[in-house]
Amino acid sequence: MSTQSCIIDRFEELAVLSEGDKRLLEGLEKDLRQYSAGQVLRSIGEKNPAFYTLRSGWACSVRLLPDGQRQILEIFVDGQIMGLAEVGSDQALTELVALTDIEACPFPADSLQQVFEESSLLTQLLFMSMARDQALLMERIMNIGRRKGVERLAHFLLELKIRKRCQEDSMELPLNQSIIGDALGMSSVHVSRSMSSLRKLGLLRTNGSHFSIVDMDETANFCGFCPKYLNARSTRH
Amino acid sequence: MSTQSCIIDRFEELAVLSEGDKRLLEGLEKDLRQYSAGQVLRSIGEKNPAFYTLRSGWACSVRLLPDGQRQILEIFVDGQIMGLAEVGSDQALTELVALTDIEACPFPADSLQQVFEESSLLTQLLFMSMARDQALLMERIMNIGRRKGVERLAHFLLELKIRKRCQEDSMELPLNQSIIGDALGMSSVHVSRSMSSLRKLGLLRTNGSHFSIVDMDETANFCGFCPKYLNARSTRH
DNA sequence: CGCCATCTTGAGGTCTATCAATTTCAGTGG
DNA sequence: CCACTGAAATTGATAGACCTCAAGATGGCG
Repeated sequence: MSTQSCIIDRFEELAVLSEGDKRLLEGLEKDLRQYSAGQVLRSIGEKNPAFYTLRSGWACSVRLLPDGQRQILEIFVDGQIMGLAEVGSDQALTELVALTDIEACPFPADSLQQVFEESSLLTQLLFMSMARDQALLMERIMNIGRRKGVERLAHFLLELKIRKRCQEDSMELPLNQSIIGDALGMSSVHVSRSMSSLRKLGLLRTNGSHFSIVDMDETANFCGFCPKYLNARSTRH
Repeated sequence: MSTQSCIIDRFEELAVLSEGDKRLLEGLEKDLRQYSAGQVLRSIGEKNPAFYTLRSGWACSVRLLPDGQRQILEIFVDGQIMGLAEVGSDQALTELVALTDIEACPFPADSLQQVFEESSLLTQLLFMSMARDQALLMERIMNIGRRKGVERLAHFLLELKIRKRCQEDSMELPLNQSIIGDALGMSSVHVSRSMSSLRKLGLLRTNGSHFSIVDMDETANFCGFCPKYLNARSTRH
């Protein structure tokens, strides 16, 4: 059975928490809130930005360009910490948006300071969380900078499947092609075409908002996917 | 006058360090080493990776694709901490390479643990350093994902000029066009063409390995550059 | 049934990669 | 002083990847 707190669950996979550590985390993470799809949790420029844990649903961090284009920087799934990197800065650089209805829990910015002072173990775990976020960003740079559309998309889907720890064949993807395009630096039209390419190649099957990857190894090979950067505890739970 | 330690210099711009903090840092950062251009400081897969401070010269973190293409993930200039995010993980995900002759100082991985335990101020500063790295990565994703070659290049040059705190008109750029291409996700040929486009537009002047941006504001406007993410202490020292 | 968002498909154009040839330029040695 | 060398930069031509616009198809939902 899981606790009330998704961050404790997540951290307990990585280390043994003392009762004091758990109390500290629980004290911080008690303000659970509901946000509906499309809602903005935190705007660009917000002063003294908080960070959030995401207990259920999907969210993302976004930036807008002057000409109206969007770039999605991170996709968040349940169990992740959102906006941790921006806590230290005086204002938020990205917008946090709910992509589905979500449950999330805001942490006031200065609670981080408290953790630093009271628990070096939790500090280390937060560091690791941030390091993983950074590894995801780097992998995305690889993806956008050096792979073509079809490969990019395949890589994206594989990453999400592993990050969601999805064991079943079929997985729900509650993101429309326009959002996928904004995440991968391509147009929604090209996402559509890349989808059908993958289908024609026999690597992908789709059904409404569900997809399944026919052969994980073959697809990983096709797009150069290597899960090491995800630091996954293992694919088979 | 500056101290022996570039990391102390850097941190002292952000906060007032106690004598204990300084001693702690000095104790860690005493193993200054020389590396020559092209040398690999740390390879992919290296176990229990260290991190480094860069006192002089240019370096980068790189990844190679199976087909031989390269993607440069980060460009480092003097004063930066390199590889901080990978300290927690069991193996290094990127290669650290000297782009010029450099002076750098390796920190053993477990020294981080010591900092966490002994100084919450230093912990916070390390967090901020990592957060800034992350902001750079996000801006690069914007750049690669949503801007075209000419704009990407202009943005890249502006960023470097500010990160180097260059006050003069002309700045040295010890990176060839092939490396710039690997950083921006484009071919070296296209870098060359983008360079001449910028020259023809009257935004850029080049002279050997030196460049100068004719009108910073106009160029910033041209490529959508906004220095906020650099968290610069100010452009005019 | 109609409405709306999303997805698909086609056509034409722009951006960028690749290949190859040429030029530039800083060394280097005669 | 000049020729030679090799790395880097430039330039042209061609092909491929991707975008944009626009029209149609699909599918959930009141």
